[in-house]
Amino acid sequence: MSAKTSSARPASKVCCGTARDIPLSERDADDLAIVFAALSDPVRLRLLSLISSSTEGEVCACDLVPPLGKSQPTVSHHLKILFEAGLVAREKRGVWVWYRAVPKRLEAVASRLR
Amino acid sequence: MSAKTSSARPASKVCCGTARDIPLSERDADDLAIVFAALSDPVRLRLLSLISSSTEGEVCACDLVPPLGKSQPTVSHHLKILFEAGLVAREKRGVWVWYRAVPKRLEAVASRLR
DNA sequence: TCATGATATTGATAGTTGTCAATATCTTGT
DNA sequence: ACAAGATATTGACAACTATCAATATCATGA
Repeated sequence: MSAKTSSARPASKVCCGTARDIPLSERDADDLAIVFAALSDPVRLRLLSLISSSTEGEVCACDLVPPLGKSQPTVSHHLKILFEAGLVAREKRGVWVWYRAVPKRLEAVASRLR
Repeated sequence: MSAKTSSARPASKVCCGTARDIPLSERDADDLAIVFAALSDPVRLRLLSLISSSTEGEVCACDLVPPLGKSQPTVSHHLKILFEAGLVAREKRGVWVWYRAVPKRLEAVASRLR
């Protein structure tokens, strides 16, 4: 029960250190997980999509509430999470807050998936 | 309080329909969210990294438990989530189960981030 | 068949998260 | 200063999740 069968040889003691690179530090994993967690909610994905696909490149928060069918506080909460994950930027102009996507951030995340 | 200030004109009634494409259906958002949820845990990211970076292209589950510092049931649970999200494939050979990454799936997810 | 070891499942628990109603904060027009 | 409206915060609650110990399942060698 220690080594090879027909096809291969597992045995913890034998095949340790088969990884090519240092895989992913605990810290890096924690950081990455936060971004993916921000992307792991349907409402936030739709928010991000609405923002990214806007012709003007930015969207007023007031226009993000109606299409989602969620309360204003809920949308505000989700926007905050996207913001803190660096996925969107925001700018307050007068009473309104404008959100825009951060393509660089999205690109960086995508590249981590190979 | 309905329209433009210096910089722009929000007013829900005025600027509706500024989206370029149909943004992201509720169903698509749900599906995508599941994949990102699978990627939103540090342990799973490290698992995926360990599997992806292995020289042989596949890793025995028995070799995935020690480096993570988690119990065997916990690792098994995380592997199941990765599997169900389509991010890894598995093959049972004898007593052992071998895991390999699914690059196509990773690529597909990455492309959704533009 | 039996004992052994690898992996999966179950059950329980603590911590996290999405949601909304209520409320607070902040900005502008009057 | 005040009223109105946009956004954020708070508090509460239900649903979900990560984790482990215990246990079950399954394949192999003796």
